[in-house]
Amino acid sequence: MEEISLKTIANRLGISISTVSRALKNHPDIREETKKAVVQLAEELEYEPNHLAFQLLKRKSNAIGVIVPKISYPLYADAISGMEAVAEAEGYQLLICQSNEDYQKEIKQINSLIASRVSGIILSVSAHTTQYDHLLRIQSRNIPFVLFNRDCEQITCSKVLIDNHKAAFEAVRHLVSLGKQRIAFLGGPPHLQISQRREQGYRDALTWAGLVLNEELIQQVEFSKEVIMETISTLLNSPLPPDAILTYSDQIAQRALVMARQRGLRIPQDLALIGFNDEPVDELLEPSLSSIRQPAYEMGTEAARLIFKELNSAKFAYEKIILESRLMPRGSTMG
Amino acid sequence: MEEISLKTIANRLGISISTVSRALKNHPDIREETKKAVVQLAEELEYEPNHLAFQLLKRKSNAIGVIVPKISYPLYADAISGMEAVAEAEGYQLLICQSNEDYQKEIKQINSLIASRVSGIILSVSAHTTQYDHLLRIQSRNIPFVLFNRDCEQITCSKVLIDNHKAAFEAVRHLVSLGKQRIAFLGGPPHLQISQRREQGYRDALTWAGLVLNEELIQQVEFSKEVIMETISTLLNSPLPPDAILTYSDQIAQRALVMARQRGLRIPQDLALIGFNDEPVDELLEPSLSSIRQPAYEMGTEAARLIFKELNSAKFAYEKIILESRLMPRGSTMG
DNA sequence: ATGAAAGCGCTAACAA
DNA sequence: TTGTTAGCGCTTTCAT
Repeated sequence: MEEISLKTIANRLGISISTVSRALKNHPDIREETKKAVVQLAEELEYEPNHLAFQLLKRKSNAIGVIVPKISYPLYADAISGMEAVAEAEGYQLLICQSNEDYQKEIKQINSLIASRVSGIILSVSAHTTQYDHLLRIQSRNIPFVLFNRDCEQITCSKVLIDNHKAAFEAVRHLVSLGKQRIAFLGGPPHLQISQRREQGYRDALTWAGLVLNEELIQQVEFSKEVIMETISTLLNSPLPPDAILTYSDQIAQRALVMARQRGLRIPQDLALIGFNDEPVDELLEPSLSSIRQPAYEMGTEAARLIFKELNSAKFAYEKIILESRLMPRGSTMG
Repeated sequence: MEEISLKTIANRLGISISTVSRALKNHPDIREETKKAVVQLAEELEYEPNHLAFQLLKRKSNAIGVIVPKISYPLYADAISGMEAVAEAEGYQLLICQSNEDYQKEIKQINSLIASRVSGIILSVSAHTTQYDHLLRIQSRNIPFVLFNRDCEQITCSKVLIDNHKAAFEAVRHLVSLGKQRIAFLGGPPHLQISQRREQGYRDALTWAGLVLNEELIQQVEFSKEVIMETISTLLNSPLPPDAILTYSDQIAQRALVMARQRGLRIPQDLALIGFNDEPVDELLEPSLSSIRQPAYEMGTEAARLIFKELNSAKFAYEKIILESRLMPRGSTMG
């Protein structure tokens, strides 16, 4: 029950290992006859080339490391599918890791990926990442590195993002066009720059619309169901509650929708809602949830493409790709 | 900007590679003085042992291959988190693949995992897997192999499952206890044995309850939104529509709930609904969706545990672990 | 206490 | 057209 290697085939056929190697790669120098024999025996023995040996020889693994906060978020699941498509075409595998929004885990995973000699790393920072030494370490080792979705402005590298400021701005403009005056913003984890960008877009849009900025209507929440519900509760209970809410994520908006419904608020007349990410369930809710769609799959393909571009070119300039997002208006804004 | 290897350190210190290797592993034979010098230089140069070389030597990678239909299904995302926890504790990495319900892709991924010399493979078959040669190939190579969630009865190996027959049976019993008489079953892809088991549980429960089995009320659907909607439509349009539906998955039940609501049916009075998987969004729907909860995370930990058990014991007997599922009654059955 | 050498499976430059 | 050899980075006998 031993492993089948080139040696096995060579011995069985009474030829040299290199001839077998060449035959299997369809090298032009090899006689057709020999080729046939080798290929046939290889199939018979179910020979599978040993990637490990090849990788050792080439001093790199054929794997791209991917670190995302959670693979179950539809955005990341879709992005990973996109990366997979590109990686597969290049003969690469994905080493997928979840940081679970944990900074320490993110560091450990990066170290592990470096030790595994991955050919590149694609990352969305965790909600609790505020220091970036571990990211610099990737770069100091000359490992191609791409940030996507969640940016770190302090890090200079290739990036695949959407224009979060613009997306939030346009969401607010939509709410304003519906006559909303007291528009709240429920932001994500405060350290996340993506959340800050969205908040700034929201602020600038209010100013643009000539509405007052009310700091009580601006809140940040971590990814805990309890915190989210409590914050929404406070907001809806306030003496002058909002007539619309833009949220950092669908997760928050969905919960707000349910809580507003339970309080007997009419959506969107009493309270309009817009989320981020356009998750599939948005259209199943009652009413359906308006949301900002991001090209998640394409983010994945672009990120992977940048890795390979960096991998294959001697001198490489960082690229920043900004993809288009789009507001999907549904029942929660269009009565 | 070259890679630091044992050789680099050995040359710099004027000693042999094997001495460096031993010093770094704290071998008792090595003089303290030498050890100190080696360790210090290694740290200074940020030496990282090359896993690839080690793995080649040991003829196996420290990775467990995982193949699931889709990582975005909450069940699989949770299971993967469970596997990750166990793998990390053992110093292993997960190589996560999605078959996307594609039989050919499943085959390719298995071949690729074998070529990568993974230490074990954990798998849930795709919806279109009807032949199992590729699974047998894993076993013929003596690679520890665990099936989870979606079983293949033809394959003898370690398994982590729930009792799908029982789960469906109890769901129907719940519907019967509510006075439902025309209970439909919307099964998953027909080839999936997990779907067949659930259907059998449904059938047996009807018989047990003394209700007539109406074949028109039993349908199978693939994972396409269009097919699902069409099938539900046909069911609801029939002259004698069902007063309850048990579905293979939440995905189907969620859609049925929305469609029934749009037709003005009262849920659960006119139509009760129960899905499978207890996805987080179930409780956000209006009404909330009753569903069967499976211990997804635990499925993952158990599956990984079985891999390591098989990996670490010379002679190993297959284990079949049946975990408990639980019906979560919500608004779609408990008016 | 340390070194030399073999070998894991593979590729590629060089020989024949 | 095929074989020989060296080497990728590491561990591990076997010498010294």
